[in-house]
Amino acid sequence: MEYNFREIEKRWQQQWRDSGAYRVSNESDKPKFYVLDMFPYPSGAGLHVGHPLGYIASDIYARFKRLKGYNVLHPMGFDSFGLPAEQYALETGQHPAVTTEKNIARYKEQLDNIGFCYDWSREVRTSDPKYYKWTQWIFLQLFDSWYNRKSQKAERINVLEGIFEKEGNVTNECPGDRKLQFIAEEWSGFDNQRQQEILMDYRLAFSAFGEVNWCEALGTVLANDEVVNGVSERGGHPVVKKKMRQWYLRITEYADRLLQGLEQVDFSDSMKEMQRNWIGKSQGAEVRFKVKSEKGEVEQMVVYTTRPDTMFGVDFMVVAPEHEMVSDITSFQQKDEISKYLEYVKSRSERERLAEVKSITGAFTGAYAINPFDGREIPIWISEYVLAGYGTGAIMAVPCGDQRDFAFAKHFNIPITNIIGEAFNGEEANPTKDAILQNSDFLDGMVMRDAINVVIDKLEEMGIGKRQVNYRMRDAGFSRQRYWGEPFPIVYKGGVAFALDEGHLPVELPYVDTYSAGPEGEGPLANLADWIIAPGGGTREANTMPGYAGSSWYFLRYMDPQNEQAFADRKATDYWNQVDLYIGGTEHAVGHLLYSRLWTKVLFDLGYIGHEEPYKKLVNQGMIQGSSRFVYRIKSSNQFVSAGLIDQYETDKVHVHVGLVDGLELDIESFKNSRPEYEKAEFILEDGKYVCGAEVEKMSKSKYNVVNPDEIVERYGADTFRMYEMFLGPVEQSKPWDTKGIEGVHRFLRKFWRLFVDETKGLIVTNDAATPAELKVLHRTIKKIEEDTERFSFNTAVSAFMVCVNELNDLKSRKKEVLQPLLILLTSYAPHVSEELWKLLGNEGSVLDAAFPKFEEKYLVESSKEYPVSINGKHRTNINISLDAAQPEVEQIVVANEIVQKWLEGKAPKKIIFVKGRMINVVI
RNA sequence: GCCCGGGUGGCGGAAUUGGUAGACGCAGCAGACUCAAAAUCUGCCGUUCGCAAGGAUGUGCUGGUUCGAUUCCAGUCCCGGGCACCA
Repeated sequence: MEYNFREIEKRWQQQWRDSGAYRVSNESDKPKFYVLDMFPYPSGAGLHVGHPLGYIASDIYARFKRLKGYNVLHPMGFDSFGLPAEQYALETGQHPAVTTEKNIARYKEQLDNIGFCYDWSREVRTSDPKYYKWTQWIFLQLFDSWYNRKSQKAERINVLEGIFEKEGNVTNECPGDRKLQFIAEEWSGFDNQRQQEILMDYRLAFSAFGEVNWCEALGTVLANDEVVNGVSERGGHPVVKKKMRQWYLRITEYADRLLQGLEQVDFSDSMKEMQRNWIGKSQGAEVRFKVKSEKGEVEQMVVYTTRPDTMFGVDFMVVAPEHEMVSDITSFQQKDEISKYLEYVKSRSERERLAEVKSITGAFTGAYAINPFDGREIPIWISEYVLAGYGTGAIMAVPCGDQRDFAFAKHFNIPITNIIGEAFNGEEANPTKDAILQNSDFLDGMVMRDAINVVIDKLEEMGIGKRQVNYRMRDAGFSRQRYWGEPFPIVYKGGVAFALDEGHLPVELPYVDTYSAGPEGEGPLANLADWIIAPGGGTREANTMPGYAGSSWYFLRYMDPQNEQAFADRKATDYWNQVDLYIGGTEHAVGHLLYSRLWTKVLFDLGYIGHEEPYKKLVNQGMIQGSSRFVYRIKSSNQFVSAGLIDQYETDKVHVHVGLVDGLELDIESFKNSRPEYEKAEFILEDGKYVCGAEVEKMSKSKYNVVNPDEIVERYGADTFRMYEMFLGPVEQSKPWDTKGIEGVHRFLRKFWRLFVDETKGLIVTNDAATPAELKVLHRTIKKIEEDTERFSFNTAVSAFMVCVNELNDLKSRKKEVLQPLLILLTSYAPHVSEELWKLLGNEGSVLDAAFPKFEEKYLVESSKEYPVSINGKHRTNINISLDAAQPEVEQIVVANEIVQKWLEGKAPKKIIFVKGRMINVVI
């Protein structure tokens, strides 16, 4: 009986499906454990060998927890709305619903092939109306809420209306318009439209006319994180600013809580750091300066600074070119220069502005700000290095402390005031906070760090400034001018957006057969005349929600996926609670993770769920890179020369499909048949072989280095594939794929099989009692597998299995007492072969529900140790000494040792260092 | 430029608390079995000197701390990732 993995794996996969072995119940006496994978977007290309890395890791962990007695939720689903399907529809005319369905079927087939323990009865698809009904419903909760800064949480909008009726907005600053102020009487006096406009400026989901990243080529608006260096992340198309009516999520109100929440979760430091950077919290002050200008129309300007301690070092002001005060303060003399500069700024695309960060440009307005402390007149400039959207759009420039300000001052010959004495060398700015202030009036002699608060206190006392926290993060754009996404449950009447009644959900995505943009650049839905008019009157929102809408809450739906009364029953969300382990790639570091953390916090604030951080622990899997192969064609010929000989010729390096190469050796016949132009190719060989070049690159179709898991599973089996992916290295790390290396793991499984089964004799396991040596091997392995699995060190766990099997082979061990527990250990890594052998051993029930073996220290206790002995720190020999031996006894034994004697050359050792159970070092 | 990771054999990687560097596997070399091949098994396998015994050297580089450093500290170079006029 040989190890027929193909037959075994197919049979057990079928059996597990039929018996519902992976069904999970929401009712259980066992402790719960929730293991989640970032669900995939089902692309047309299917899975390559890099995709399942994280899925295998989470699957092993989920199975491990099940063996350890947990009720484990381990679901899978599909992020099935999104751009690529629509792009594909544009190109081929096939409806996204059709291609998506097809792709999902393919994905599921590929996933099942690898033997994952997903409870498919809980599958979710974001494009399913039964699912997106609740995406729309949550959107309505966001729409119906505002963030109460005093209670630090989301509250219903009608609470806010109540407050307005009593006291206006005097104690609740408007996040959408900071200048807006009204009292109760004024509120009652506003007409409904005005009231709705004001409420919109508070809502957590709100619409506004905003500058958005418009990508003409993709015909859509992109989120900030989808724009890289001024071009679209996908496709690299140019992106420009465009004013459009958009939906946004007021994530900025949650900036602080999103920041604080990071303290409670177990994410990698780099992941947390990325989120912190994205949020970009800074503390400082807003300072109002009096303005002296010809027209006298502007009395004050407001700047934001993190360094109020440098108030006496301010040599000029810079205002963003877009700032509204620019035209009001520009002097007659400077008018031409300013308008020339504004024209220049306008002519530059976002892309250029980002690309040329080094060049210094700007223009003087002719106006001055007055330093409130010493009355100095400070020239006001405009320059594109100050951004309209951050802080107040105006800065106070301190050239001795800020490098950009310094460069600007040098470039325009603005005199520089030094307030930090020797700390400033005149060559470059010094941003220190530790220097002693000079030339700073009442701050002289103070350390800058300490002066910050002194100045803010003074500003507040004088009534010309205040402490201010700023965030780099912007509110999240939530509209896409696209078809294949969730429709908004919103109807406009008289220009006012109204939420649809819950009873009207879901707003189903209507069928279309063309995908071109609407008349005003809105989504294709705008073209559906009979859909766009809502039944009760009014116009529907024609845009759709972005990709992250559905993925912001899917982990909750898995808990109760068929519920038609709620997104999930509170009992279910309370039972499953947080995701205990979330595995996925780093590419979602800021986008998805931040948005889903936001949604969770809002649902928590509104009382729908009992926890406010969705993911307790996050593990980021690394990428599996492709290992590309190259052939070398002699220039302008059809001759190919083996890699070792290319120095002798002028060659072009050409990618060759990895499937045509065994290790490095090219399969010449297959190569010739692969393409017509290679049919007549000639080869210059070395040692009778054609050796290819190799390089590690990203796995991609264009590089001909994509390896399909189906092929690997067909050749070696799912168990081998799973273990090999883990064996490659630490999950978090990126590493190249090497098909050749898989044979080692495959050999291991065959060896493992042969511990139990002989090809001719069949099962050869005995019921004899195990020897101490065998038990030692077993328990060392139990300990190692348990510890390594628990800390996600799957590669070393696979090694431990190999070591164990090698040792049992040496011991010729065939005993059930040893082999059966070992089988259970292997179950989470190689479930199929484990189940097969489990049954062969005559066990009832499935190995999936076996109990994880208990490690017992007593089998590992040793009485002596082969101590490594070093002379002056260099390892020279080993001496076997009893573990009971104490220092004096050990010293005696060591000094008497022949090899130690030789190194001592008759001298007495200066010192003998003895670490019990570890090592001995003789110092001469 | 700033912020995170990371540099260990031909390759993927191991060394969990400062204590035998290179576990495990791939590739390679030698051999056994076989008519042959596959499969399987055995041995060798960082570099270097040496017939060997045994030395020397070795975890990017330069120093430091220590009886002892891949591990800790300082500096430096390289690679990967993220952010980038954020006041």
